[in-house]
Amino acid sequence: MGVTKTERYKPQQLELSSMLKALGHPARVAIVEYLLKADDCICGDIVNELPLAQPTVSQHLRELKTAGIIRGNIEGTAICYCINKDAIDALNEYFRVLTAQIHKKTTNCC
Amino acid sequence: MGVTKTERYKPQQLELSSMLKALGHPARVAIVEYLLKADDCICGDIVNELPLAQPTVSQHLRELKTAGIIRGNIEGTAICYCINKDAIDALNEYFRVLTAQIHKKTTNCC
DNA sequence: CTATTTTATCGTAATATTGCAATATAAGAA
DNA sequence: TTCTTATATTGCAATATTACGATAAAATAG
Repeated sequence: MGVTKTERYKPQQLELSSMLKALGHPARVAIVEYLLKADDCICGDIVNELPLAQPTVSQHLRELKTAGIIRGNIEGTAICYCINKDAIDALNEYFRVLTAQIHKKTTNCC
Repeated sequence: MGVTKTERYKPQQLELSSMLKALGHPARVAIVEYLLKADDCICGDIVNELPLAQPTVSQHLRELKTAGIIRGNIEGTAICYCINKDAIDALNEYFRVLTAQIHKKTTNCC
């Protein structure tokens, strides 16, 4: 069906998987990594950095934005995109706790 | 087209996005969280824990396994699934570094 | 051997994603 | 105003994902 029954899961799981899904494409990982490395965040040249056509990049940017991973500010003619610190912090915290809990476990058969 | 041109990205970005994509579905987040909380990892009852039919769960498990997020060991009639510590460690490390780098940045317009 | 149990695979329908050409929109420059 | 530049939206084709019923496969129990 291609349709996820969202009402079957915890809000926390839906929120998390939505952010991870947004990062689940190499182009979108590349966008985040480029935004990180760019000095200022006037980012009119994201398109030139990626091996994709402009509409495709625009679409990926929208997905990252919808998931809350990045933010966009209008700066005259261009648009300034940058990473949403809070979202990355939340992901970092999730994996930090997950890792800690895994390492606490004694029974691990695999 | 629905087809990602993988040769256009860095191996690191492909590897990472593949793992994140695997976790980009609430059912698969739920599976990982259940594996974490289960005492031993003889996990024949994952199906009962999820609001999905058995073939669907089996499919999700395979995707997690293919991405390296979980491992599966045959235990007689049942199969023992558990989290692949190394994969979660790698994700944790990625977000740890990403977070650190973001907080180091002074120029953040959004 | 024949159940039974557990998990995987097949087949299929519904929907989502990816990518791009064409076009639209928005804002400043001339 | 018209031109240019930057980004978004539309429309579409190719492919992928999600979900499940039916069935297969693999191991043990009787």
